[in-house]
Amino acid sequence: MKRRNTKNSQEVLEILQKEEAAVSHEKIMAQLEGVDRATIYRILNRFHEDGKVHKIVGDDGKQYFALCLNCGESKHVHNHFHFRCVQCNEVVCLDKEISLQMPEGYIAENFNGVISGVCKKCNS
Amino acid sequence: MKRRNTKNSQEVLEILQKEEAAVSHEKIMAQLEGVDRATIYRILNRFHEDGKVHKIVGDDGKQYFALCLNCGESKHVHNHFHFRCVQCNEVVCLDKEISLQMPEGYIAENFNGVISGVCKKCNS
DNA sequence: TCTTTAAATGCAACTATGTCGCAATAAATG
DNA sequence: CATTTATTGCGACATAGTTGCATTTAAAGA
Ligand SMILES: [Mn+2]
Ligand SMILES: [Mn+2]
Ligand SMILES: [Zn+2]
Ligand SMILES: [Zn+2]
Repeated sequence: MKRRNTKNSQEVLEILQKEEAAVSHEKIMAQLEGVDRATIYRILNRFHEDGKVHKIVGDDGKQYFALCLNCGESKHVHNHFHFRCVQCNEVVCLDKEISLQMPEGYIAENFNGVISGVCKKCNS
Repeated sequence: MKRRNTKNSQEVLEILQKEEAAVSHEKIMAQLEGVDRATIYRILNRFHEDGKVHKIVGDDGKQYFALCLNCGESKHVHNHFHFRCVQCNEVVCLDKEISLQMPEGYIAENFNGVISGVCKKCNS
């Protein structure tokens, strides 16, 4: 299925590029008035299918999306934690890559590590 | 707020004790026909407030509850990953405790690490 | 044991997040 | 410009979880 370059998907991409944190659907909605809810979800899911973004599920149960920066086309890993601030709701990457030994017979497909708490800004 | 020892909360506790995996609301519902949805949620949340159980949020966005075993009353840590099988939906603890250095100024309050994939049973 | 108190429950309504079907719109290609 | 089909808007739907309120019931006391 060939992708088309639409105003909406461009704008969502720009938002993702501008933000260095991982972005929620809600936050994108707020910056794109007039664009339908479902459309934004579809754009984000398309990006994810295409390997353009990571999808993180927070410990609030919500989805957050972040541009893939260090991911090659073939190997696509983001074994790092994210920090979610319970006050300002920012979700940032914690750079350190985690290597985790799986028990015999278990096949890991997705890594989803989230630490929540209070971020530097909100703390000080 | 003093807790009361009711048939329902006893039964939920028994289910949590019997299962070694982390349990979803859905799974408890299935084993306790006749008990209201909301009641089960409330019991689980009470257990969590009281520090009896861990609450894990899966990368499916759902909540899973597991009895606290190695948690003291005061120090209450469960810095370990959970593995969620995308086929059988079991959520098990991966024993190894993770120690993670927080960046300067960040206060960690909750650890939520989930690896999803295919478990040993479903794999073989 | 009877009475009192408030925690726990059932039920319905509600919120929130995300998905889907379908007709209308609009990129891309020639 | 005409054709094709990916994308969109809209409404409906699904699922997970929460909340208000009247009723029930565990627990403490008389
Ligand atoms: Mn990636
Ligand atoms: Mn614990
Ligand atoms: Zn913050
Ligand atoms: Zn399995």
